[in-house]
Amino acid sequence: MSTEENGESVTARGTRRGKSPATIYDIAKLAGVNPSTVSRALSKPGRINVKTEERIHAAAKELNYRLNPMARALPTGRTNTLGLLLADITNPMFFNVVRGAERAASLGGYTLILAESQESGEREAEAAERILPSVDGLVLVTTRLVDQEILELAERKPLVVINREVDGVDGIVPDLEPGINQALTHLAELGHTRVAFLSGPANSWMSCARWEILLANAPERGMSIVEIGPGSPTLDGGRDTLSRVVASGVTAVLAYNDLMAIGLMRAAQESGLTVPGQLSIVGFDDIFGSDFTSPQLSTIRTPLGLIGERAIRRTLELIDEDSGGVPRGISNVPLPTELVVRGSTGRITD
Amino acid sequence: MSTEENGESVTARGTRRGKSPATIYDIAKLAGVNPSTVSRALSKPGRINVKTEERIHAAAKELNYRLNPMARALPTGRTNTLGLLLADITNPMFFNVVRGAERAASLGGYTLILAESQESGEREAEAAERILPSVDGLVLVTTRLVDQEILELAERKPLVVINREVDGVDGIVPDLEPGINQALTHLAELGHTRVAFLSGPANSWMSCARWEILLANAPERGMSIVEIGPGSPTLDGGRDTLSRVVASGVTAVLAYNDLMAIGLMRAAQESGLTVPGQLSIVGFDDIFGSDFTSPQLSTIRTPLGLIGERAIRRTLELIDEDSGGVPRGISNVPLPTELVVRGSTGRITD
DNA sequence: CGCAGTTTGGCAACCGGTTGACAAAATCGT
DNA sequence: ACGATTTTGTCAACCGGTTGCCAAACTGCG
Repeated sequence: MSTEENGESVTARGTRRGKSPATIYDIAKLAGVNPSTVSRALSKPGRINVKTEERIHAAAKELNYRLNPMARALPTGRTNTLGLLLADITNPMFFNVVRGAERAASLGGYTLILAESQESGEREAEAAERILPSVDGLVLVTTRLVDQEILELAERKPLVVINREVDGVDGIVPDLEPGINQALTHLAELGHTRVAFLSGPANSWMSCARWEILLANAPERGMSIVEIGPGSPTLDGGRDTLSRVVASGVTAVLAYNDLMAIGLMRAAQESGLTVPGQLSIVGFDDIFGSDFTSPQLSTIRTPLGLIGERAIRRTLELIDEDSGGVPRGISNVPLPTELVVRGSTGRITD
Repeated sequence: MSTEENGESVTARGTRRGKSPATIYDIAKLAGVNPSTVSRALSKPGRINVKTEERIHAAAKELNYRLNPMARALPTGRTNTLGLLLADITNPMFFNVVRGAERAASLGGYTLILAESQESGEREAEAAERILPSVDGLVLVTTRLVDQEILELAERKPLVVINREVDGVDGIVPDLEPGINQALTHLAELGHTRVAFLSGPANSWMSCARWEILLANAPERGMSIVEIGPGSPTLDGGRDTLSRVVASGVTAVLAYNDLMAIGLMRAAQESGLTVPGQLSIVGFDDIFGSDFTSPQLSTIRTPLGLIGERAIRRTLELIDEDSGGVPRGISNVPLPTELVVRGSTGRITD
């Protein structure tokens, strides 16, 4: 009619791909209304006459219309995207966190952006900086950032941290007590009186937290407890503690995580020690593969999937509050850890 | 000067967050130039007078300017984001793929969006539809979609599939021959003449491919081979094949993947069979945890990290070509599989 | 039938960049 | 010194939605 029919315009993008996707303007033309009416029909149900709304929906379907998220994000400032920042994608601890997060996000109509810091605080800050502009909120999983950096991020966008507690920032942390107490009781019942804790990285908030609870609860069961570490939270990290474990004279070990537990178990078996005959081992987290070993690993399960889910839900709440929603109290269903008894714990038989 | 100083405008978003981020307009005002000049200075190095460019960069730094990706995406149509669509995040096979992909993407200045289809073709199509508008390209990892759907997606955006071959679509697939031949030779040298293949899901392209290569190469080594399956690619799927494996009279088994191999190994051991004394088992992929078992699993390693990396790089190439770049030949470094001999294979000792 | 009150839909500005066209300024050749 | 050429920066339109404001149309009611 006016300038051009826009049939097969050779303009700009879509160089060799099929026609560029339909816009609300196309719909408007087809339905004979104003673009703004289309926008309202599509995003404000009820604002528009039912009859017109139907017509618009029909046109939209006919043109196979998809809303352009960028175009919406620009004026509204909301991207419907959440960022998940992990220390190390290949650490199995994260698998379930990611899955839980993905579920919660997609349930809420949000998309997940993933970034990895490769265990480096610097790279993490960089990654956060990079994705921050395109997300509505951010979840940090076992972050390597210092409190100050975390606070600064939290000031810019809704932010939730997993496995860490920072004053003034929402943190999702499992309830460590139940699992640890069950483990302690379990070991006590098996007759162990001297146990060790294999601690993780020196700067790990989680490792400290676990150690402190052990420290607070072991004595009342008549058990002595020693810390061995800090160590790298890996198979080798666990393996390397063997000599110190043997030297310490303990009969049972709780490890910072399953990887260390498995590493220690392997080293022990290779050196002729039987598990659990001569040494009982308890892991932490119940990661994928912790039941592959012989004996299968007894471990304190962390509800990682739930944690991921909760973190996202909390982030969504924060976003909501930010845009004027009621600051409804955080859903405080507990996230208890729990002992999973398998084969790596038992009485001393030797 | 003119209308308002825009100092602390209470407008719109940023309800309780600090000042909204600086824009090129702020920079322009500060540097005393036109916004478009700022845009050029920032994205077209050299187009602008060095002196001015410096001034602009200084202003940008002072205001702590971050480019708004949405705003850029709108006119250019490029989001600098890539989508990765997985069947199941918790399948350890994907860990390394994701990591490789993340690396390649962030190296190329791209961000990764993650989506999961939960092993359902329908959910996968839905997820693809959802993220397609916000990505420049898409990578499908062991997709559950049918060829037709894949082609349709490929027509809309640059697309690469992993572990599948579809006519007219770029696929990244490891070179299965080397690993399989090494495994066959290894088993032959150990004296095995009757082997079985535990196949995966009936509709798995990868399972078929593996089976066909086995079929083509076993006879010439004087080995007979039978297929047992199809089965679910899980621990239980492997476990369930035990009776058929025993009944078949084979002395060695190659499984579709490590999970099935481990499941079978466990079932065998529980029923009193020794591995590898009475039954040799070879897995596929070398996933995380495949060395946790006793004996550790011999397996054909797939270079998953490389595959993820390659898939992203290829996607980036496609994007490049689409926007007029030279269709430079796909980098064809092979992705060979390789046998990793551990403890689950040996001579029949019984 | 007339008037207040409510729907309904259009207009236009805006989000924050990008880019083609063009004019002013600087550079060059002779 | 002057016209031709190149460099540099401005103008304005555009990407595809959203939304405040307003007027037209419709409703209800006395």
